[in-house]
Amino acid sequence: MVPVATRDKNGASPSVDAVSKAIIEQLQEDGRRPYAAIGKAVGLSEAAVRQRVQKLLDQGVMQIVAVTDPLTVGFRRQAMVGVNVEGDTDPVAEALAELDEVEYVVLTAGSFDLLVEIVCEDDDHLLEMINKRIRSLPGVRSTESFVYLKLRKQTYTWGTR
Amino acid sequence: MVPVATRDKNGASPSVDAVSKAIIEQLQEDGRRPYAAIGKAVGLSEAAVRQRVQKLLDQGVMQIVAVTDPLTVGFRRQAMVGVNVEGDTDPVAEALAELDEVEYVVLTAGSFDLLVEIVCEDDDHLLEMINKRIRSLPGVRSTESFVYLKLRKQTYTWGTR
DNA sequence: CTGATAGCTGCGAATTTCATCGTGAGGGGC
DNA sequence: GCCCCTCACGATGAAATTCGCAGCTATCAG
Repeated sequence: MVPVATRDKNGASPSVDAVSKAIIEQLQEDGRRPYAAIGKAVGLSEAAVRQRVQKLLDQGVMQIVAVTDPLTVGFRRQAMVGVNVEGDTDPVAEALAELDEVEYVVLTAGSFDLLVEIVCEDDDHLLEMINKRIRSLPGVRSTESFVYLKLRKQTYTWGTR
Repeated sequence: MVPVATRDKNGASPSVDAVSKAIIEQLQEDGRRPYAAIGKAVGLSEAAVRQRVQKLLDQGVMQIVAVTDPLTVGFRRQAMVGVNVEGDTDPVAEALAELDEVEYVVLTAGSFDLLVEIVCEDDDHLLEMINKRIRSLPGVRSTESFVYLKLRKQTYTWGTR
């Protein structure tokens, strides 16, 4: 579950120096690349790379995972839902984050308070999510749905530029 | 770059059977899990797992990558941009997908034609992207931005339920 | 029946990972 | 200056994993 890195108390991000960024870039290209190959690329020994990677994982700065196009694994309907909330947005975000079908929750500035991405098996499932799980949450004032028609790009390679 | 699985001509997804889904679930928990451990979990030999994983990667069904919270690696501004298009949406989506700062492009049904997620270093960078790179694209009729305030959930574990 | 194909297992060799130890560069404290 | 402590790194050998390949079986078409 997880996600989202832990911050230290000043609100500053954990220190990620240039070398660690270079390591992250390597792993953004291929999450299974051997430590020795990464070391050669960034100028560190295998052991040093391994220790840094472990620390980045422990700190929650980075995760190494498989990602798929949901459509290919049987989820035929995806949608982004814009949500407007009455009062504090945090508890609503919290409640939404607990739903399995919800993959992504972000608090935003703009004409929606929250953006929520949901992944469903079919139209019935999607409809149920929106009506029964989202719109009926206390504090939710209104929602607007954007059903995905086609995914055109999906990358995880920030920093590789 | 890449992304998004290839489909066969009937529009059907490449076959991903239950065993491959189980393999994907294992790798969604830990992208570096050894093949032997995955094999034990799904009931296959190490070599068979390895062959299947390679095929899933080759087919583009799955990628194994490092993902980070952009904030921890120096990108302080993220936003979702809803775009409305004049005429065909495909060429606009294509043009947007080519921008480095654009991480996510999806064609949607609803009051936006496209949703685009962008990752920027700071406010100036964000402003430049929206005005100079997105709104000035031929075919873009209007945009609406949702600047991210806080990321609450981000998972990659579809199928693990 | 024959040949072709796809997917699996088993196995030995090559490579990678891992735990551990020794070293050297800071950073106080006195 | 000097000592001590910490931290990150490199080195090394043992253990674990990955890799390539050969062989087996089931399925399908002719």
